[in-house]
Amino acid sequence: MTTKTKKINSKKSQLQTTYEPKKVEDKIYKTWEKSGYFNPDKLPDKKSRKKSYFIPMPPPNATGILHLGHSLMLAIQDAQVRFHRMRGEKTLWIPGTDHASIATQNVVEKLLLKKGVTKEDLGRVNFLKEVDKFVKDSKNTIKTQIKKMGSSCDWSRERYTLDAGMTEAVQTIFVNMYNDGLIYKGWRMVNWCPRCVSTLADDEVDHKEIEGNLYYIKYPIKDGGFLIVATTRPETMLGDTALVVNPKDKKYLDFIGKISQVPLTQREIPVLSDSYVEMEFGTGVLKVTPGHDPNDFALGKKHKLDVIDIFDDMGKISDKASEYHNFAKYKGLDRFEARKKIIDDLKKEGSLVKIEPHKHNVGHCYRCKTIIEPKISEQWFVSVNKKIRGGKSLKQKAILAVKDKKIEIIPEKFNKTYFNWMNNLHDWCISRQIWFGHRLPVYYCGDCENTMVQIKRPKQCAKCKSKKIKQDTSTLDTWFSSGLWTFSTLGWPKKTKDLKEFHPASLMETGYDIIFFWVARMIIMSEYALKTIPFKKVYLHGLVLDKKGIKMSKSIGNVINPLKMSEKYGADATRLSLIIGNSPGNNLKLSEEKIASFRNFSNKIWNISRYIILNKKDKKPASKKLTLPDKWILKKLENLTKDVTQHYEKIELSLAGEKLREFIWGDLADWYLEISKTQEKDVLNQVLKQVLILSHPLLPFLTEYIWETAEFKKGPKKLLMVEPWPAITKASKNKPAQVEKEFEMLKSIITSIRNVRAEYKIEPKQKISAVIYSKEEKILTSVKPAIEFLSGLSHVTIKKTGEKPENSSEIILKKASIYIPMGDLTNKEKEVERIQKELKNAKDYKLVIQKKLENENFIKRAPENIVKEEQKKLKEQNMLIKKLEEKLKL
RNA sequence: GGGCGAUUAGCUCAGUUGGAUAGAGCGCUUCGUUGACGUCGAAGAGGUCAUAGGUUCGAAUCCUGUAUCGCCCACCA
Repeated sequence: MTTKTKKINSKKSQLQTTYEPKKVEDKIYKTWEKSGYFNPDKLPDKKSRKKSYFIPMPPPNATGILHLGHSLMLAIQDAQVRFHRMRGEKTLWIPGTDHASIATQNVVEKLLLKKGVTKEDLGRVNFLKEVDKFVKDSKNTIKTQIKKMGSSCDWSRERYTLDAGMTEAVQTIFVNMYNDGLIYKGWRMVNWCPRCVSTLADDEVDHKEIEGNLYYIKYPIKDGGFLIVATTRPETMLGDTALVVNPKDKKYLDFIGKISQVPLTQREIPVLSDSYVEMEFGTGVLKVTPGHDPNDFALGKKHKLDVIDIFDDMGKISDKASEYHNFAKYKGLDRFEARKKIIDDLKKEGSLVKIEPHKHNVGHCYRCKTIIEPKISEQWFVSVNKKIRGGKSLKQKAILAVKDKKIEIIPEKFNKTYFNWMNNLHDWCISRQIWFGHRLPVYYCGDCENTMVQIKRPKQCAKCKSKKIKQDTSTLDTWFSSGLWTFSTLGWPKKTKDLKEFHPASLMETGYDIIFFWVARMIIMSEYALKTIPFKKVYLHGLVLDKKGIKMSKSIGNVINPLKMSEKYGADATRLSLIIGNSPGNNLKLSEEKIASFRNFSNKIWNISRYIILNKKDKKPASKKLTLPDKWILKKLENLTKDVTQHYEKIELSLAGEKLREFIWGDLADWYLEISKTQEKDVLNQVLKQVLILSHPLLPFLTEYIWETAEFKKGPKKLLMVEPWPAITKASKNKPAQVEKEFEMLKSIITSIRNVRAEYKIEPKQKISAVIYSKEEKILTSVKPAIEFLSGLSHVTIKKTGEKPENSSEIILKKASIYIPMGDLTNKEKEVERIQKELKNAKDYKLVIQKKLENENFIKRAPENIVKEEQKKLKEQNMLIKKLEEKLKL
């Protein structure tokens, strides 16, 4: 063994043949963190970083474990952040968590219930302590998970929607909006969740079709006769305050103005007329329950009807109403128990005419799936229609931001969705009866009931000087605080340096499912607070589904855990599997096999690098001495750089990833690296270096690890994550195209020889020889060893022209004829069959071209260059056919 | 009820402003222990681009209708 091989072998023992992400990822992440480069203030070459780039990370809910949707978001954002950082921009990515009031409170409530404790047992203060404890834990879990994915976010700026700064921001904007008359308190019909015991915003209600019944109930009329009413919710009859018919409905003309009695309670209600009533639906008679239906509420208002609230906050028949309105026997019953009981009683009384099955849409709480109860309640609202600065409402400002293209939504199709929703936007109910969240900065005087809206708790009533001050018990909708995320994370309401430097954000990347909840709210809030857009671009990703396209859920058992996948296949492979084959706004079907296939890819990159590192011998050729393959791979690399850069710019990460894979696996590994084995010198090192840079945004761990192993750079700024992005060169177009053509010829020679080998089942071990006649003799001779090596030839003879060797298989290419002496293997029949197949192919293709050229209009109207190209193709095809036919004659 | 989108190989998807015989990955078939890699390599099979029309010299790509699927929004009791 020579000294040289010994040296290689010792190095080799350090370089495993398989890449083991588990062993390197945590270490690499720590190196990054230690460098401080996640923080834009600590980036190298600070002075030259003029442009700033900012992404506020959508804060995951503080409820715990991250899922693949989060991994997807992290992968996309990290790729963007790394790309912009390497491009020399002052790049900031702020991480954080959202307190997610209802969601988190529900989770903690459930946990406590397992121990048999209710939140009421604990009381508000102690319950909140429990929540805080829970949140602290899950925040840490989240942080660890974000790091595991390789996210290069600035932890020194980490935020939480309930931290002191955020709270200040929330209170400030609340007070300002109140003073501007944009926030008001009022009695409205709201969506009430009896399980959460709280209001919900309109968009927090999921409408689902359920199989219900239509109950036909007889309402007696005082002067005799009766009306039959159809309803899906018989229990609400306890709160009926009128019957209404359509004035055009001849059947009921005589009843208008009469008095009816509500069955079971005998309460008297009028029979009115209103064109709102559909004559075709049910019996054409509508019972009006203004307390428990938004339409009935509107109708009730119009006809000045009483409102009877029959339920308490938990959705049970209320004590007060039941006694006052004569239905005490239902007191305390739950909504659905009451329904059963009432149906029974109606049957007994003979008032129930019939029951028909009926499908209808019912609102459900988006958090706990409980059926929503419309309810009249005094709540706080943000007015979206009140005109403010510039005579425009918040709604109008938010619409204009997108209409005027100040904000670009990717993919574009969501523009329509956005406008559609915005145009139909009603005032936003922002108060919740949840304990966990931002308390409203609203105080009441215990004596004179004066309302004071201010950040600090008043010491005494501003009016009557009373010291009995109570704070409003409601908390704010979670989205109210997350709506401020783009600027509250930067220190607003303080006029910070960060705010000046980074707002509006460069990109908001989030799921399309929260475009209304969040994206729209951020636009509204930023337009109000900062008079500007919150971000320049919105990129909306889709949902991550299982292999079959079904949503992942614990109950189905089809959940893929991103951490387990990263553990098993590497964070880089997991990231790639989420990015490649995915496009904005579309859902992604993911399987473990897909992740595994990208593990294979990272291993391939590792082994390519391993080979290059172990064979690194300072053997870069002088630029004048570049071989055809050298020039070709460099040209390919140049194209790749241009394409990939553009794809990153346009956030077309899937395309960037595919281009990289194509180059690395196809061009580099399968062709150039193999050919380099036949060359004294090569450009492998230089190509690898640039490939690592280009791939870093997508595969940060692996590329950084190889960068370090290959010792591409030494010194303090040696990390790949801050390596400058390569410039896109403007090379002349003609010459490189020539290089590509020549290399394509080389490839087709090699491929066709391999082809013949496969057809004749020539063992790879068995070396054969070949003769090539080509006008390109010179260039082919220059790559002779490559041809021999890659097609398994013992020897190849290359000449301009010559005799056809005896007993040989013949391959006719456009620019070369190849003869492989077959000796014993000669098989005339097979040879004829093969050539005939080729001939048929060639003729079919010729026909296609001919058809085009025979079309007069094509010649007349198609652009000249296209016509010329077709003519050239026809010529080539004719020659090929001629050669093949000649061969058949022999 | 209104709106949006999809339909390309067995599966998952690419396919820029219309321009070669429509591509990739996975899967499948055959072959292979070449000193980077079997988490690999070579060769191959596989598609009337949902459907019917239209525009065009030329359509997977643009327009219209139809079918199927999906999503979002919506106050018919």
